[in-house]
Amino acid sequence: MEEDTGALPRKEDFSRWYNEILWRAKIMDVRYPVKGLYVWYPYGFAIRRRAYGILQDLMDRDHEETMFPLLIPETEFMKEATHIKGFEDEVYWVTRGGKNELDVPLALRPTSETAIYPMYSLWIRSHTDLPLKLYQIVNTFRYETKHTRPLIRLREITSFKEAHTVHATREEAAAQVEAAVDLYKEFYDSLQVPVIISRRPDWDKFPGADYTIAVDTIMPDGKTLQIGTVHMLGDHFSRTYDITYEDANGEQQYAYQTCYGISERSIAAIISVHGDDKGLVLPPEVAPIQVVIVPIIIGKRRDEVLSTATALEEEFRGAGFTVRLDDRDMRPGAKYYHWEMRGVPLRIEIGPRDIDTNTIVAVTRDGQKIKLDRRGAVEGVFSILAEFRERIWQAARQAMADRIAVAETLEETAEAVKNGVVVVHWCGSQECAEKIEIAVDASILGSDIRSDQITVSDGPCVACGGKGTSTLVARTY
RNA sequence: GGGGCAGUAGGGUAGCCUGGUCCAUCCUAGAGCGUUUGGGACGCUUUGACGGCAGUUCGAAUCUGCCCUGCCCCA
Repeated sequence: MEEDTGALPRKEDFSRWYNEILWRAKIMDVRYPVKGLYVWYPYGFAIRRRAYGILQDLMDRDHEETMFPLLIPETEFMKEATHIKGFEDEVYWVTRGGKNELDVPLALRPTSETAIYPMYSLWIRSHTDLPLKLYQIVNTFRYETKHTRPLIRLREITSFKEAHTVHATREEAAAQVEAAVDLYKEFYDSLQVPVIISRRPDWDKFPGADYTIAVDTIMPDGKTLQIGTVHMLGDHFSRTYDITYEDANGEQQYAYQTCYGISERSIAAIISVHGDDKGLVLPPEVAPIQVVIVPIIIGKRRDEVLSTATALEEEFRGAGFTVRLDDRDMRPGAKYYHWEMRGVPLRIEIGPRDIDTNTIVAVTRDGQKIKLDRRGAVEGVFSILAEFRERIWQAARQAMADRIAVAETLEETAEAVKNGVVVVHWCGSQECAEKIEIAVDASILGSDIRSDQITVSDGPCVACGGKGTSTLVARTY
């Protein structure tokens, strides 16, 4: 079947919809013959590039970009006990070089703490070296045993943006955690992806961290997708890797650290949050093509239409839009479906009728049809796209609001969690968490909720009736 | 982690149990030519596959074993 013909599965049938849209919108080819590894089509990669460009611009405000090696010697990898425990079951090992067994096996990084921190130990001497804030965008490998899923659960994460910061004091590190949370919020705001931020329960925090703050969004099937995490590492790693600095009084001190990451799950979120039954819907900021011009070619006026369309294309390009003139030999309707599948925010139609009346027809991806005067059309498109952007933001926020419920009892929670995220009061004990998770067949996501779509409060724990506070319960990816 | 189902051309399928009659078939697929173009055009010509490795056999898409990959359900 050609990639963009025929109907997509309905979005309510989310699993099938997601699998099909990936290749029909030319995002990922899942046919690579290794489990859990997928190939970016150029179009999908162009979306990735734009989204990560936004992320890098945010990071570059006060981080520097770096690049560390993929291979980590076992001797370094095995130093931090808690960290090892969290990752050792899913590490790929390189044990041979050519025909020789390696003396020291090399891990393919599942994350880069143990690659970066030995170097930090060498780099950091003085309090004037701090704070140090670096990030890199790299691939990482995890031998996932659960069901793999493109962009969501991968054995090779191709686009892991990980930041690693070092600070003189615990307070500064804690402040950096907050700054990173704000930064991630800003990133997802700019993708029009609404998020819920919360602190993960202790048993679910990053291996080796004091605490973890996570950014989640809600998928169309009501399950949550973790699309960013920020970890307070305290001085665990600095004590293991001997990251010390000489303070102003000439004394050696252990440093405090944070790390935080975002992966291509951010792209899965864009696709899933905005997409509809016709295909992708891309925010203008990440759309590889923002404006597509479809000329309506009628036999004898062919040259006239094409030259007008070409002139229009130049005007849009001159105004800074990424624009494509689709002059392929196809029926116009077929082109409409093609570009709708790919999520192009705005389509311009220009034909003999428009030339005669000196107008053009603009249609937004969410179906608003606007007739514009040919003169000044390009300027008009700025506000059309701004309004489009606002509409998909509001639609996404509404979809999230519809997936959030408040419950007072386990029975209510069990029912409501089928639809999405449930806010309940929980006392914070692991015993009660287990009771809740078993009773409602879902997970405790986190507490200390930050979301302008959720009101938090204190109240009796749904499991034991003791003093509790608002906590998120959800089915998760 | 446990269980089940499946893999045939770019996509969708038949054939498999009962090995040969198979030059499979369909398409919104590709290539080419022509006519077309305001919401998925049409005609003609043509291209292309049995997931991999081994085994059984005169002969394997079909039977056997192992592997790889995908999907669904349960933990």
